[in-house]
Amino acid sequence: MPRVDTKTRILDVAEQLFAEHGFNDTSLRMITSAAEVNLASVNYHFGSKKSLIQAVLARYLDVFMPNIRSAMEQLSEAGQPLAMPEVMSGCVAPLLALDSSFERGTATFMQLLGRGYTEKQGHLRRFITEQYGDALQAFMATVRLATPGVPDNELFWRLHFTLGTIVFTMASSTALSEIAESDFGEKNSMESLIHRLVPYLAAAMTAPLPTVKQPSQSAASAA
Amino acid sequence: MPRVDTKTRILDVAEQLFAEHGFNDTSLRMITSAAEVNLASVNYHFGSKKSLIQAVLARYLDVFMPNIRSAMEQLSEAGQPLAMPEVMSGCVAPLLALDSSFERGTATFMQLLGRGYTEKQGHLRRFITEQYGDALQAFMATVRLATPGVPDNELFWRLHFTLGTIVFTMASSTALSEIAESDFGEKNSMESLIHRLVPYLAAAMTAPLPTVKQPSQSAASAA
DNA sequence: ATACCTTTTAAACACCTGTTTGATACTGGT
DNA sequence: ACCAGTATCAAACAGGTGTTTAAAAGGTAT
Repeated sequence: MPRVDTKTRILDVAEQLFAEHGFNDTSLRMITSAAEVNLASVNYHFGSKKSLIQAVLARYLDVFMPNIRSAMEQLSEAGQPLAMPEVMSGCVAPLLALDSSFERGTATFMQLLGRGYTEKQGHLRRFITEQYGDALQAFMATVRLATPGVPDNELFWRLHFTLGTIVFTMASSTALSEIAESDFGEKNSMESLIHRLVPYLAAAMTAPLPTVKQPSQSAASAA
Repeated sequence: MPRVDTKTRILDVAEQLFAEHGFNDTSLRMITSAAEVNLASVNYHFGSKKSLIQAVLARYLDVFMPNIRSAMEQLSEAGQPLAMPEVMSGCVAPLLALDSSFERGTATFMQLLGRGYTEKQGHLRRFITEQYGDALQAFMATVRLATPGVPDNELFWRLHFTLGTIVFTMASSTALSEIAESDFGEKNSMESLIHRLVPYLAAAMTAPLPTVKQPSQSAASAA
């Protein structure tokens, strides 16, 4: 008789393996054998592997998304001129708060997010935007306030650049931390990594606009 | 009778499919059927799928790496104070030069690099560092010159942040370009994307240092 | 034409994947 | 004690993977 629910047993093991190896490279047999449950129990309790992936992320998103939404709305409603570092700090707090709800919560969640973004998981993006769209919009609106003078299309790209940085860093954070530890003898927590990321990204988001290489001027003059 | 070598036929089709779907999600059967060659010919000509992946990248790296090496060494030997945007421009030129050697060369190469980095392909990283280590070191040395005041460990992380941004952006560039086109009506070439990236990353690399949140145990020497 | 080496081919190999089946055990309510 | 309803289990399923085999074909120089 297992000490806890088979269902949460599967979730606990799955989230750990997903974070470490990615979704595609974690087979159901890896999960069930590590969790010491029957292979069929995954399909019984969750229906499919896709649904299991969503369930693993939902445990975190249900905590994280409402938090970040209220944080963003609070920043927006303050009305005063908003700086990018403030917005990022507003994101960091809900992120680190996950550690009080889950063991190794922040690290695991960020790695899972990274996996979801780098691996082609169309259903995941749909699931997140449908389920937590309001929080995402609140975030985007706040960023918009903190980046005046940056055109919408430029902001679009910078947001994705930023997302790429975060997600990629988190997905490979364990490997990079090991290298950093052996090269510089520094032990990197997820928290210290985040604090390293904030000024880097804040500077990037508010960087001077690129010298316009748009086809508008060159195309007209040539012909 | 095929118009060209079966070997280069496989390479041409493989690089296209690898760039689009990633290495793991492109099966040998997808490649051979698209190239209209026999399944076994991949293993006959390349030995294994791993070697095929390496061969696909080697075609580009053999052109790109010497170029970027000489560009970096030229920048370093100039001796004068070096700014980060100059270094990045020095990288952009060899990148865009690929379009004269290959059809859609820049885009394909960057996407392949992205795939290699996001997907867990240990053999690829080994292959690149072993085969083109000299060019990589030249690059790192030049970056080091352009970022005075940034400690080694901080620079390590910023380089990986930057690499993550590039690689992630390129890997998902087609999808993002489509969104940008439908949302803003702008057509994005790989070149315009690169020029958008340069000021963003240059600002990030030279951002003010984070307020030290280092753990207490970090009594290591400030080299 | 013979011999020899290279290339192509269809088929099978062994293994892994997510999912389904049907039988068995357990559980709580009447 | 009986009988749902729930949960677990071993086994098989259908399909996909990279790789290997052994035979056939092609090309070339003697």
